[in-house]
Amino acid sequence: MLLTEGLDGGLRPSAKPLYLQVKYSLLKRIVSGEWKPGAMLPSELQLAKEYGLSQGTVRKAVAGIADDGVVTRHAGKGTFVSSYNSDQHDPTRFRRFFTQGGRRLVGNDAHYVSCSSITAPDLVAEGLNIERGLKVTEIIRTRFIEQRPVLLESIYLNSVICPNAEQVFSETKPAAIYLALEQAFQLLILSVDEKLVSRMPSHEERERLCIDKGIPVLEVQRQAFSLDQRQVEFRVSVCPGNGEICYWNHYQ
Amino acid sequence: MLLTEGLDGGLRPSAKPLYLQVKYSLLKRIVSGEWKPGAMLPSELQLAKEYGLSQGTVRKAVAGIADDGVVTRHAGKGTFVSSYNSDQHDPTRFRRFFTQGGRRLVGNDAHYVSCSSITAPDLVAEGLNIERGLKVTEIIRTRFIEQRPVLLESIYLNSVICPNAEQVFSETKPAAIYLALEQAFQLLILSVDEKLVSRMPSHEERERLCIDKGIPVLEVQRQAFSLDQRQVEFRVSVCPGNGEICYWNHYQ
DNA sequence: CAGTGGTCTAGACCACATC
DNA sequence: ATGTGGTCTAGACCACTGA
Repeated sequence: MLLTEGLDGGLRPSAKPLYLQVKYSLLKRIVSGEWKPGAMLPSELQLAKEYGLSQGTVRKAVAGIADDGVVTRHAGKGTFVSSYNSDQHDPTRFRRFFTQGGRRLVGNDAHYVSCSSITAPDLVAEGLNIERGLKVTEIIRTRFIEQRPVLLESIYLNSVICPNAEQVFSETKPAAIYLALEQAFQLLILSVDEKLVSRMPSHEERERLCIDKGIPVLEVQRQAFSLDQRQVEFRVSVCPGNGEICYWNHYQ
Repeated sequence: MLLTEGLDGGLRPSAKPLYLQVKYSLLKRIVSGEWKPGAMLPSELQLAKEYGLSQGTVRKAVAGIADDGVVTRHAGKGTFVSSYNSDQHDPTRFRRFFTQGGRRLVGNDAHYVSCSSITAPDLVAEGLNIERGLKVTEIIRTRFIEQRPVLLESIYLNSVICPNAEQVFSETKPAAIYLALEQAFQLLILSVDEKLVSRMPSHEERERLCIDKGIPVLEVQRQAFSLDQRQVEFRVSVCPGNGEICYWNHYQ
């Protein structure tokens, strides 16, 4: 099947570059579920034949979605849709909390405090970019370092995108939320937006995190975006400001 | 002048790819000062001739340093070494503090509190990765939003890399530190490493930032790296945790 | 106008993974 | 042995820039 006709190519002088059109075409096909997370894409030669283009042009398109983290490539093996359930997935990709000194990651195990369907409070509705008063799934968890609670997570999921998520999560209580979202709802989280503030903890937060009065907390508000750019998750993470844990960031 | 002989190419079977060798060769030449910030590199064809390679291979090398932010390219014009003093430089590149609501950037103007040469405290020596007891330049500044102080910056510069920086900065009191580092010391800052914690402010910080007792602060410790990966700057930024200002982060 | 980077092709060869 | 992605070449054409 030649797909070149669907592309905006050739005749018109200043159309978008072919490799970009192919890139977005491939993205669409992945979003549509044609290739699910973990599945192998056709080879460059096959895709080139399919689109009626040269291998080099298709290569540039695939390299683009690889840069975006949508697929990963392996010489000799092939090109695969990214998955949280694969060998080369980096579990620290969206985890920025480390110990101050040795930079040890906050433990992977999580204790589920609660898991229910609630009416979105204003902050959550804003964070998920939905109407006020809509239902959302709320998951509250704590995470530990050597049995000490160091992180309190409040996770909110858009119930339109993740129907009955409270059931899924309360039954399986998965440690990795994004892997669960991928497996239960075919949602691939690819980017996040975070906002950090310092504030005093509430009484409940002090209790859950076992922190003394007068100690502040670091709050991280995260919006997580899926492959198709939908706002799937809003998460508030709170960690004690006693110097044990901190948030690391590197960028250019 | 053919530079191919200097490359690890051709005969040995599993040498590094040529385009990577060219990339690092170009990086070296930029670090050495052969092309200063703002200067134009030779065209692809010239470089290809110089290295005795095809245009495509050199293109890939230049694209690599462009991805790293070392150079910027413009069709029809040429390839230029990145500079904080250029049209297309994004002044928000290393500035993550914005207002909570409208996401307005913290003002560009800064009030210089002090500027002197001091013996590095332990935290600073660690942050600059130098021996304890060495001299460093300390710059203390405050930044404002509508005349209200919202950010207290303590900036430390490695005196070996930036000799007599305290003079340079106390005389010109530049708003943009990295532009000044580029112009005074030919240092191009390309990446930073940051560590964020929540804590209570000191008495002095409370005064400088006009914050009430009981309000915590967000502290950002930054290590800044130059083109040649040297640790040039260590910076501690402190902002009040009253919800006015927060730290934004986006990543994949 | 000439020179720049950006796109696209067609083909060769390589290293690696799998059977 | 076959198929995969990765490198490299040589050349064509394009759009944009600035003299």
